[in-house]
Amino acid sequence: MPATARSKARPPVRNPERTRERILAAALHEFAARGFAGARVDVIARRAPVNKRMLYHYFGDKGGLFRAVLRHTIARRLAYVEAQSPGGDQVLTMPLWFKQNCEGTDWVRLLAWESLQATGNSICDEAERRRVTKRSIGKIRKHQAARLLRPDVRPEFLQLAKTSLTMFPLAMPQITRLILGKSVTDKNFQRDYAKFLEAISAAFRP
Amino acid sequence: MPATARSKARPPVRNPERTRERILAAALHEFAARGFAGARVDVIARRAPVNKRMLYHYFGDKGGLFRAVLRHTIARRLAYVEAQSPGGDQVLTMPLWFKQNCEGTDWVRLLAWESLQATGNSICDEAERRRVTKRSIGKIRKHQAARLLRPDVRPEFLQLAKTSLTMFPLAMPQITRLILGKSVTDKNFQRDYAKFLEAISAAFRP
DNA sequence: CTTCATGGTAACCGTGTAGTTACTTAATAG
DNA sequence: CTATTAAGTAACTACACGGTTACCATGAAG
Repeated sequence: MPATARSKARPPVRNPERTRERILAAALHEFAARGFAGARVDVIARRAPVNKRMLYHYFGDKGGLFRAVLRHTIARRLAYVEAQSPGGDQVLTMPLWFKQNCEGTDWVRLLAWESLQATGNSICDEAERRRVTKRSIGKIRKHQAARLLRPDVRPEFLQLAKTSLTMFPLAMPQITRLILGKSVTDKNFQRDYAKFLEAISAAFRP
Repeated sequence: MPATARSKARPPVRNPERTRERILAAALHEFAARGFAGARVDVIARRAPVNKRMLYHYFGDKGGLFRAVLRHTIARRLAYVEAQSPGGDQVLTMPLWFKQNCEGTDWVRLLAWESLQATGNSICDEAERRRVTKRSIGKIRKHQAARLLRPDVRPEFLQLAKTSLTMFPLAMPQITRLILGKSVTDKNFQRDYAKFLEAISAAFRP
């Protein structure tokens, strides 16, 4: 009966999928915390916990792992975004975006590291990301046509402003703390800032 | 007469001040481009150009150099900010702030790296920076009292929003490019975005 | 049972990089 | 002139860290 026990109750000793996931999760944590150059492969492996060799087995090298983490996280995020109520007003929901970013700080920080460290002009998964961005901007344009948003400014700038206001405080916690005296992890801050975003949304209405 | 020639026309062979400045300038460039972990001490030394040993002579170690660069740049920036017309309206001048940030991209990027990499809660030169921040917030409060700014939101949040909108696009050029399709160094973008900031300043008025 | 591809481990290695050593040369004071 | 201190150089080192070698284990296929 050991065979059945092994195959059913106890998860198999070999489990590639789980190992991959573990590595990705640990790597996301480390890269989000320290960036690519600051991250240590050994730390990721120890955190997984998984033998370092496996990391190279699955992802080639440190850069490959970083790209995989980026892709993985981006894919999850894009799916999440696309799943949102398609009719839901976009820019009017800055508080919502902000709250979502609060829950996925790793995502915000990873993006920030990527943007800062990016040399030249190559972005990971650029085509797909641009597609989703364009869709988002398209929605804004529709809202402008429907007079839900002020039509006298370019929708791209609205998108950029939305992104700035909902990401910056979380991406740069030290600067935020310097201004507010509070930590960005403080639930009071998160609630109050969301309310503030709600209040100044008026700027985007006609 | 060689003595007079040396002391007047030709700068002395030994020149500590110049060397220090050179190192700081080179280090600012490298740290702004690659962050602390990504920066290479040898690259800084070669760029100065100065013998690597001098770098340790003046600044102790890599961390000391980074802090010195930060302090130096912050000091210059704070002096610049304080020198600004004290009566000039603060928040209404988002376009101005943005343009100034456009000229000092290194400053913005350095700040971004610092904020991202900061572990825990220690900020370099925290006291002085907080002082200046408080002053800036105080100005906003005054403007609120004078009904130049809407008084129903906390001035700290206005400061944070101003900072987000004027720094984020420059600190994260890749994200900006993804949204706009243009490089942040594009003069057209800089002009148009400044106009946009002008337009949405209305959000902050009563 | 054997084979073979894949999942997994421990110990190791080469190199890039922060930091030093040992020394020379210039300025300055007594 | 001499002593002393600070500025400057080239060569070196220790070691952290990314990446590898050599090996074992598991399970599915024949």
